[in-house]
Amino acid sequence: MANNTKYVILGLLTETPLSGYEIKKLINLRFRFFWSESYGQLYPELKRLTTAGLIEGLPPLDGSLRGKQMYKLTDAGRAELVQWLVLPVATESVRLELLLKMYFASLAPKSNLLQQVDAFKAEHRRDLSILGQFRRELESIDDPYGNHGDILRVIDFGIRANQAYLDWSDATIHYLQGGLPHETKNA
Amino acid sequence: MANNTKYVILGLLTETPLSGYEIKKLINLRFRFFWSESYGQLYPELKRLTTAGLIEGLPPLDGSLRGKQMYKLTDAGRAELVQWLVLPVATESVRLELLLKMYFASLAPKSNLLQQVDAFKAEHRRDLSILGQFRRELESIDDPYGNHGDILRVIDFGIRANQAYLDWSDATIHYLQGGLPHETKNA
DNA sequence: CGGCGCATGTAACTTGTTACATGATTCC
DNA sequence: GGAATCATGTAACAAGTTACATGCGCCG
Repeated sequence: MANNTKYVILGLLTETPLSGYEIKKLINLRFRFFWSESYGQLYPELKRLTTAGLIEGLPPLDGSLRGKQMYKLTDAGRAELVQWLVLPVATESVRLELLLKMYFASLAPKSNLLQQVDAFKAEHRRDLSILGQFRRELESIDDPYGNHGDILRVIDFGIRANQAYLDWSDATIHYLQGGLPHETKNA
Repeated sequence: MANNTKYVILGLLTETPLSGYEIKKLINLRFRFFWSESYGQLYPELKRLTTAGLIEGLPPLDGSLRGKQMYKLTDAGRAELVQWLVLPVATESVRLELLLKMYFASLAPKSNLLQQVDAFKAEHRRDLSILGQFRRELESIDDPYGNHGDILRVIDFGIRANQAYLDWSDATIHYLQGGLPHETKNA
C-alpha cells in the first residue's frame, strides 16, 4: 500500500499554498464521500514531505496570519505526484457497518434497524446537498487550471452513489415498516 | 472504534459452524462490496473469541476433514452479537484512490485515466454479476432462519451502488474519449 | 470572560496488510 | 510429479484513530 496521504497533500497543493488545517478542511468538504485523513496522519506527513523537499513551508507573512504555517509544492513534489498518477490504482476499500448489521438483522428488533437506516439516509442526503453546492460553485467560477471537467466527474460520482444510497434507504425503510415482499412464487 | 472483525465472525457463525478459511471465503464472496478481512486479523481473532468463550472449536471429526478447525457460536457469543447489533453504526469508510486520481487528472495524460476507469468498470461489472448470482441462489432455496429478506436488502444495496458505478464509468469514459480526437502517443 | 473556531502537534493505541512458513489434498 | 487449492498461522510493518495538550483571536 502506497502512502496515499502524501499524494492527497501534494495534489491539493498544486493550485495554491495551504496550511495543514486548511488541507484537512478541504478533504472533509470536497473528498468527504470518498476519502478522509486525520490530523494524526496529516501533520507528521507535512513534516516528512518538507524534509524530503517535495513541499516547502512559506515564511510567515507578518500581516494578519496568526501561527498558521503555509506550505507550497516544489517542482520535485509535482513530479512525484505525476509519477503516482500514472500508477495503477491500488486502494479501493469500502466498509459499511450498516450493511453488516442489516445482514444479521433478523437477530434484533426491526425498530432498531429502522433508526440506523434513517440516520444513514440523513447523512447521505447531507452529502448530496454538499455535492450540489460544490457543483454549482465550480460551474459559476472560471477554470484557470482547466481541471473543472475532471472535478465535475468526481462530483458526478458522488451524486450518483449518494442518490443510489438514498433510493436504497427509502426502499429499505419501506421494507422494514412492514409493507412488504416475501414475493409470491414466480414462474 | 469497535472491533468489527469480532462481530463479522460471530454473525457468520449464527447459522452454521465454519472454519477460519471458510469465513474468509464467505466474506470475500458475500461481503466483497462492503467489507473485507485479512487472515492476519481473522485467525488471531478466532483464538481470542475462543478464549473469551464466545465461540468454541469443534472436535475434529475423524472422517474426511483434514486439518480443518471448525468453530461454533456459543450462547454468550450470540448474546454479544445482539448487543452490538442495537448499537449505533460506528464505522463507515470509503476510500477510492481512483477518484483521487481523477480529481488531479489534469496533470497526467488522459489515456492513463481511461485505462484506470476501464479497470474500475470491469471490476464492478464482476461484482454485479456475483451479486446477481447470489440473489438468484437465495431466491431459489428456502429460508429456515427467516433472514432472506434482510440479506436481499444488502444485495439490493450492492446492485444499486455497483450499477451507479457502471453508469458513471460509461459517462466518464465518454468524457475522456471526447476530449481527444485520437490518441497516437508514440511514433 | 466564556465559548467557539482556528491552528498545530503528538503519544498511545488499534487496526489492517503483507510476506512468509508450513503442510495436506486434489486434479491433471 | 507438479500445480492449484485447501488450510492455518505469525512477525514485521504500515496505516489510521483517539485523546489529549497548547494557545490565539474573535464575537457576543
